[in-house]
Amino acid sequence: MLYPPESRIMLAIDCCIFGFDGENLKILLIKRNFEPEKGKWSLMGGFMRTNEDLENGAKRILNELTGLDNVYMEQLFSYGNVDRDPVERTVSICFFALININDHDHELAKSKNGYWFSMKEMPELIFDHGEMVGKALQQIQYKAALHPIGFELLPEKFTIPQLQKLYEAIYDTPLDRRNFSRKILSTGLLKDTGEKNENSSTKKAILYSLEKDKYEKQFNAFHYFMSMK
Amino acid sequence: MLYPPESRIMLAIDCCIFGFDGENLKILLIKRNFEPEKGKWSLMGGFMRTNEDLENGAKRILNELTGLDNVYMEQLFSYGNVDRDPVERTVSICFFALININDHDHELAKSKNGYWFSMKEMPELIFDHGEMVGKALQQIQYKAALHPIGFELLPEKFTIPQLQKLYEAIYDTPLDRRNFSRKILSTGLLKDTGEKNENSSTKKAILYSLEKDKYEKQFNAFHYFMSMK
DNA sequence: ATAAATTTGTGTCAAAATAACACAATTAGA
DNA sequence: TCTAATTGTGTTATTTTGACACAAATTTAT
Repeated sequence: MLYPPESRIMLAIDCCIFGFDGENLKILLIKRNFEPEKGKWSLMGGFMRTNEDLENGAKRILNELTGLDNVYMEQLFSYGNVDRDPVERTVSICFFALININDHDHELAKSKNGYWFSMKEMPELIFDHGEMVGKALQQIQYKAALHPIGFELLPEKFTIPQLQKLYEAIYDTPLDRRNFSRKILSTGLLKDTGEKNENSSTKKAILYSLEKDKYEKQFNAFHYFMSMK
Repeated sequence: MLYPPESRIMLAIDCCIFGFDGENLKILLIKRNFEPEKGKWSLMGGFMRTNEDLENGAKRILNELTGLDNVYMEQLFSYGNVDRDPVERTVSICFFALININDHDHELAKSKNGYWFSMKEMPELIFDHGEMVGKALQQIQYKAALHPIGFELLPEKFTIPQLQKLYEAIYDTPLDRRNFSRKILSTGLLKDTGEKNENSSTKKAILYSLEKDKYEKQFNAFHYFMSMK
């Protein structure tokens, strides 16, 4: 038994891939060398296969561009306006991923025409991909205020000033060093590694790592990393 | 030009419809008199049509069961595990709706086998519909803590004690009357209508309505209706 | 008619969190 | 060794929260 055939349609997956270079929040876009909209900028995407779950499809597409596995990903929203794709009716399920920008396969990304853009220098994107990025950023702002997802964008070991710059980039707002430090440390999620940041030009900052146990246990607790005023 | 045909699949829309009866948060479910899973409980759903946007499909399906238009709806999440539907691979886009429980077409709902359940007495649901309801409730808890969506579940004019009972139902926790009142009034969203609640048994409570202007302007601001501890 | 019980509205106060701010320590380089 | 930049930590006033008490309104029981 099958359902009647009339409503079968194309299903795509698109992926907002975010990284952080120490100063700016960045997004990985591709310059399309294929139709439709060849030559324009878009998110990495692809069609969903009939034999894979949604998350697996998203992971596959992320891996095709970055070579990465085991990355923080979240399903964001589905886009299905009748005329969003000029070729034919296509519904796209959008995911976002947070990766350590130094950790992916640069050659692979380059071979697929992938380039990183600061959020503020993002070019115009095809279809409704611009809308997707906007919603993804909003979702990250929501989530990062309450849950420790920012760490996904940093190396294993990081300093508090690095973390602060990340939060300032996410919210596009300056934060008070002292209050930020107090707040982050009060979560109890950071472990002093005993090491210091060697490539700092002046005073070397303490390198912290995540307390994995607490991180996983407390992930769904609220943390108030930002005051959300 | 069309895309290659291999990945066209069935697209469904399912709808978590929430209401509030003054004491409990409730959900509208249907007892299926059609296959598959005839005789079991499920969310209201249907297949997406090729000529409608996702939101319109969701509105259509909500309207089929309740007769309502202009209702607060949000797209929640898409479900697409390969084997979630035993008939054939189907991806379902889940929406949730918040309605005034007294305001819908009871006859219509009854004719479709629709029944209201308290969240705590909810029967087992088909497929992954139970998961959908769980996620919808979580999303409402998140959103209602920061944005004024609770009002969507109440009549035009409502009292603060009514609103408090709603929040207590959403979070399944008792709240302090005095602190709740202070917090809600401090948002500036409530307008004293000058009327009082006639069907109260003892002291009559002030009936408030929403300040429409402020409501719309401030909707995307954070309000902290709950402290989220 | 009066008292008792229930519900509503508002006020107080101590504790906690936040925002604004200052100073000392470390390091590279002049 | 002096300067400039950056990091770590402490202080204080203000705001917000959480816990709690009392007075007013209204129905029901006596």
